[in-house]
Amino acid sequence: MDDVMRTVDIAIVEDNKRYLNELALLLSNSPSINIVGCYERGKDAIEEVVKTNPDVILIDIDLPDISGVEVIERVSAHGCPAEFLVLTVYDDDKHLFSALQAGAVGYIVKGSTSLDEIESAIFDVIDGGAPMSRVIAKRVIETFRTKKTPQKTKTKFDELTKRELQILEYISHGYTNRQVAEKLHISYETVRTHLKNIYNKLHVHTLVEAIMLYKNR
Amino acid sequence: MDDVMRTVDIAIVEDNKRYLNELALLLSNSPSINIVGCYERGKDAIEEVVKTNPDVILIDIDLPDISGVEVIERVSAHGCPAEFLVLTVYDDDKHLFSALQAGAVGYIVKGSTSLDEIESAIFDVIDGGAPMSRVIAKRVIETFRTKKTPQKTKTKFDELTKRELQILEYISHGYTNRQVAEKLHISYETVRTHLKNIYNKLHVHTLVEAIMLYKNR
DNA sequence: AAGTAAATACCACAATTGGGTTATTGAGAC
DNA sequence: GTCTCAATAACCCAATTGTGGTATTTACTT
Repeated sequence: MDDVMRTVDIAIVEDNKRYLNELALLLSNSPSINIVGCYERGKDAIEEVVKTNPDVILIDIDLPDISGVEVIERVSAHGCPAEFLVLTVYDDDKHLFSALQAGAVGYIVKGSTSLDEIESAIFDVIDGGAPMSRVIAKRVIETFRTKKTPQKTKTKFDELTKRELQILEYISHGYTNRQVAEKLHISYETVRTHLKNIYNKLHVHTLVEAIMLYKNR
Repeated sequence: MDDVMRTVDIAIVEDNKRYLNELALLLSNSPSINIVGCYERGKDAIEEVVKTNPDVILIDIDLPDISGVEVIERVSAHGCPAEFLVLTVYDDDKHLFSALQAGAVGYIVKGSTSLDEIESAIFDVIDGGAPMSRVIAKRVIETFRTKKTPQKTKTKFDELTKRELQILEYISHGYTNRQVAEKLHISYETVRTHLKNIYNKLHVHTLVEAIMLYKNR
């Protein structure tokens, strides 16, 4: 119809120089793809990518300096409207879900995806799709069904006692330690004792950390 | 390699007799598909399908007697290990997500999917995939990311400046005020100033309250 | 009966956070 | 050329939180 002349501006963030060149070479051969930026480090990308304003950003999730997830978050936070397509060697739930939650729309496992498929994934993205393999899609909905906890592995929350969980629950509703004490009819110092034990079990040092873990458990 | 003789047992639950016949006809033509049951009503399916023990169940989500969602739930509850592939005319989030949550692995919109595609979707399922269109996949991960709060109504967060949101973002990752200052290369006191302004705008008095609002915004 | 885990409570001190106030700079708006 | 606002920064003081202890009671295990 009308997409004969449509071009897509893309940026690539990939620390492996060889792979980066390979990708850039292939994609630049496509008449409808316009590479507006290549970055080997996440930090560079965060600073530069907003200026070039690409439509799609191909990003390696395992960058040497900052995690790709953080790059996605920060670039999005910068108000960049680009869609993120994650390239990765990690075919595990942990990376998958943190990428999706950060805002990636697609997840491509390096080894098992041809360069051609990457190209078509880019077009998928601008067409409003979410390119990922069927198998990955399955994992996504699986988590969807079972609701919370994307990982079935270790959950430190098993170690927490009923009382400790209860206190986290109140804290997460915005109550201060003193207010929790009042609500539970125990002393302020007891609440603090529970909190100390919680911190030790979760390996955190502040309320906010504990709460964030709790809410994503 | 070895799938020459593999056959898939499937059941179909579909109230539209015409469509049911059409489907059954097509699928029975495939040498590797074996239709073990057809049901026009959800109630029948619940009672019968466990006995025939299909690998995949094609199910219309909008049945006249019981909702397809309920059928999925009850058949699964009966210990039937089948995978569910939802057929539907409803291309909206409400039906999509309730189907996924009930346990469907695939979601196929009737109008926009050919019978051939349905056949390959079935093979997708037994290969461990989750067949759905790219566009539907996009909607799934979209919800994934934003989690709760489907309404975008009133949000006090509009009042927050870019910097303020950025600070909340860091805080929500567990950084202390001092660490945020360092990350952003601004002074500790500036971070605190921003936080005070945030508190005023959000009408809260503690970090945890602010973060909880932020995370559910 | 002894041992253990959970819940309770208090003390003390350091660090961080909450709240008020003031002030400078630069970018856009009018 | 003001005016406003976002972003920056500092100071003070009170309150809360973070960290290290120690200690008692109850309930469940062995």
